[in-house]
Amino acid sequence: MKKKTPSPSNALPRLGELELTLLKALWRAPDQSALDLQRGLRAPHACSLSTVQSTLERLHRKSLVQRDKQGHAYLYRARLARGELLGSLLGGVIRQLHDGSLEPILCSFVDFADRFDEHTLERLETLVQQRLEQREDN
Amino acid sequence: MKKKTPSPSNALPRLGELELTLLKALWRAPDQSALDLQRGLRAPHACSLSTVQSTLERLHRKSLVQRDKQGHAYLYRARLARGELLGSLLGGVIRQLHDGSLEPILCSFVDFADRFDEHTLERLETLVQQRLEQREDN
DNA sequence: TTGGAATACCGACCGGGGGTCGGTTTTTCC
DNA sequence: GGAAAAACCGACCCCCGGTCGGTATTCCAA
Repeated sequence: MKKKTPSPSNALPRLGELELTLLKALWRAPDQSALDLQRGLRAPHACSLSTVQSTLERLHRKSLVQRDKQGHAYLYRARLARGELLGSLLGGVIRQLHDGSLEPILCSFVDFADRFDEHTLERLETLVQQRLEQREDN
Repeated sequence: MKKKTPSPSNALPRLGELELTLLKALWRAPDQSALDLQRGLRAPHACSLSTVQSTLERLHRKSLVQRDKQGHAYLYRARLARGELLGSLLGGVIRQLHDGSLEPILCSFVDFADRFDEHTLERLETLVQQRLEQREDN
């Protein structure tokens, strides 16, 4: 019963299953055409070429893939490395729940790392240290 | 032109803006009624009591809030602490893009912390260290 | 040069989810 | 018992991801 534009605002791009699947395929092997990708889809994700194409079109609109025409077909590749996308998604989630202080977020993550397995926390420690040193160099 | 159930499968609960706003309000002060919450909404999120109620209903269906009737009104509170929800959302994102190794995830997070502001990385360092020491004590 | 295959492009539809209410029923409590 | 407060019901909107079929375009090879 209402329109009152609800949400232009903040949007972390929501990714569907097929979108993710295609991105993963492009990380595995860049510069694939729509047809390549469609052929590569297995059992649970199989769908028509058109579907793959429009999904790629959506990804392109969201600037998640780049494409260049090669002959008569587009070749696609991901614009962000897997880790970059991950970082941006994590950032999105964090920003959503952000409360002014980052403290709880850092705690949550340390917690997560500690719980994950025996070595993850040490690994995190190392990475943080490296980054701190690297900072001093500049 | 197609129905072919696409697969509900993996679902990390998607949260809308109002849902988030209400959750945050409940973290700030638990055991509020729908009316309390509606009254607490400020400028950009103001809406009718009905809207608040149905949003709470949705959150309840998703098991994100608990409620008990107190007199004639439900009192709501979040089922998960902020940090827990955060952890679960992070886990969801990570699982989606997970590739076998946690390494890129840790890197992404360190990256995120480093970029966020001048002090966050140091803060993270401190927390990791504390956690490591705390571990030795046990 | 032209025709057929490979592709892109266009528009349609479905289902689900978040948001938004108004109106009606139920509950409470005086 | 009756008024006020709250819950409940159902309707609607819009956006998005997924899904295609049909048509236009492009390209190469005969």
